[in-house]
Amino acid sequence: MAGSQSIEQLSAVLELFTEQHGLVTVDDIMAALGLTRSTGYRTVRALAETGLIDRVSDEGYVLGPRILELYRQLQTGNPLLAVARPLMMALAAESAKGTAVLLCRSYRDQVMCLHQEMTYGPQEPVSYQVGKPMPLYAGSSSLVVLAALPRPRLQRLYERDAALIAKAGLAKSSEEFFRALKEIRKAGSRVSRGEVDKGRIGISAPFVQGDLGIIGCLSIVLSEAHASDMDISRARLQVVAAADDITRQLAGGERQKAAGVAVKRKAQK
Amino acid sequence: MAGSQSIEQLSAVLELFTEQHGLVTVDDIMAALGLTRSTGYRTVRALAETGLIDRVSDEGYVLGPRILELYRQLQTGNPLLAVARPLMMALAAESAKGTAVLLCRSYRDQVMCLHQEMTYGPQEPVSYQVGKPMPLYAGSSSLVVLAALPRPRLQRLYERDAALIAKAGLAKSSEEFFRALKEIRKAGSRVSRGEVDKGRIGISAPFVQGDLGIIGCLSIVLSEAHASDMDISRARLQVVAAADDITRQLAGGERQKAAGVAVKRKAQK
DNA sequence: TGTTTAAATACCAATATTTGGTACTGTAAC
DNA sequence: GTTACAGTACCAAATATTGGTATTTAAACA
Repeated sequence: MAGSQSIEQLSAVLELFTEQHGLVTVDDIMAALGLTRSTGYRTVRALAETGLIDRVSDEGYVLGPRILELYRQLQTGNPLLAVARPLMMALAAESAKGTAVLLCRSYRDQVMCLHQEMTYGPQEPVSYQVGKPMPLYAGSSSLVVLAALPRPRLQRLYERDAALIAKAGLAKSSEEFFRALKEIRKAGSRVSRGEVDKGRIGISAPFVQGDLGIIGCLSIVLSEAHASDMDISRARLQVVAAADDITRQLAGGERQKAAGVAVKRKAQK
Repeated sequence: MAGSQSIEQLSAVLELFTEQHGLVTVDDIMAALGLTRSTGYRTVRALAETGLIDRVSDEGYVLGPRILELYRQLQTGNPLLAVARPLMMALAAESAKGTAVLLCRSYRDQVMCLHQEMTYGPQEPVSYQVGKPMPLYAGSSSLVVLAALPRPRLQRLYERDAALIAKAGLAKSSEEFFRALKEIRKAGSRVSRGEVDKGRIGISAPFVQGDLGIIGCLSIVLSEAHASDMDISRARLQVVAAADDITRQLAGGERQKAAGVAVKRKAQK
């Protein structure tokens, strides 16, 4: 049961809920998926019973409380977060006011922030918000993740996004692109100033999750106004150490696998 | 497409991910839903493609990044949150350090916190965490929500949960139960001390969402050590005013409905 | 390096679920 | 009271899902 087609359909319903358009009517759903009345209502009712969507008066449906419940289960049950959170809290505790610590990962040719730890006190905004997919080609977080992706995937990305990549000021040719990424890879970390948010400095280092192609990074985001060069290089050391720690712990957590061999399977396709 | 049965199945898969057991194997899923190998793998693959679940090395699957994306869309698109958040921020801004402001609602015979605003500074813990279903029979938030539920539903709840209700010290008989709730309803707010978290005082007031049976509440949670009686009565006034404001704004937001008639349809079933 | 074991996928006819037309109900507007 | 409309019930026809088995792939082993 629950064949792949119905799951796709369900996913299509959930996709109708966007940031701008949070309220979806049954008619919207029927129209978008090409369903008849009966089927439309039935689908919506079934979804509402699971709590994934939620009826709001006569106007339509919004995403439901079950989403929050799942969110919480992800927060508590996800091994990456379990490993990363204490490290992030430690980093935040050692950092100056107005600093943000971010955990991001690759997600569908984009980068998504999974978790943030903020130091006390007022914060300048950070565009990388939890759950918001961000472009791959700007910002220290995106770039270290990008640089860590396997070559064939980068190839495809460049072919598709050459224009975007040029526009982001990252590279004007395929050669330049690969060279730039190679340098980031070699450096093992990346600092960018005001690339995404004016007045912010991002400092990021990558990690790998398990034998699979899940690539992520840890970032420290400083306020440009208050950060000295020494602060930046200190943050860089910290973030690299913490990211390596994540890689190690995630690999170590995989049961018996005592040997440090790792990474055999091909990453993504 | 996406018939109700497949949606149930999908929901059943998501239910396997719990706080304690965040990592689920394909075998777990096949066993839990009684699927054969082929179907099990297919289902899992389809779900992974939507991003709802996410493969973590060889060990199995965890809830995936799509959950975070949906979480964010709920945060930005949900009209209740849109209305409540500014009010909550205002309340938090006016409150003493260590205060938490909570938005909760009824959810499947439980109460779930949808959002929190904390004042700056260290916080004693609050059990009502976002996305965590809480029992209906203790704590000011739960009780004001409970008291606002329609009578027939209360009847069924009492029949089912008489033992729980007695154990929570709420009522030893059906009469006492309804009388206690009636008083809460009449008071329009509720204060409870250390009922859920030691050292915390909860102050809650209910609101209704639209013509439907969605009942929620706004709560201010103070630290028992620092709150004077005056602080408490001030908070009570604030929380009642803000909750009423939510009710009003949610009703007003429903287009033309200029008349203040409202609430015709029966609440839940 | 070659062999064994296990995990995961491809395939396709049988099956069970989904589907959509119409008819029906209750509620709100007129 | 009547009309319009959102939402549901029903059931035979159509379709997607299912589950054996065979096959592929990759890791573990010797």
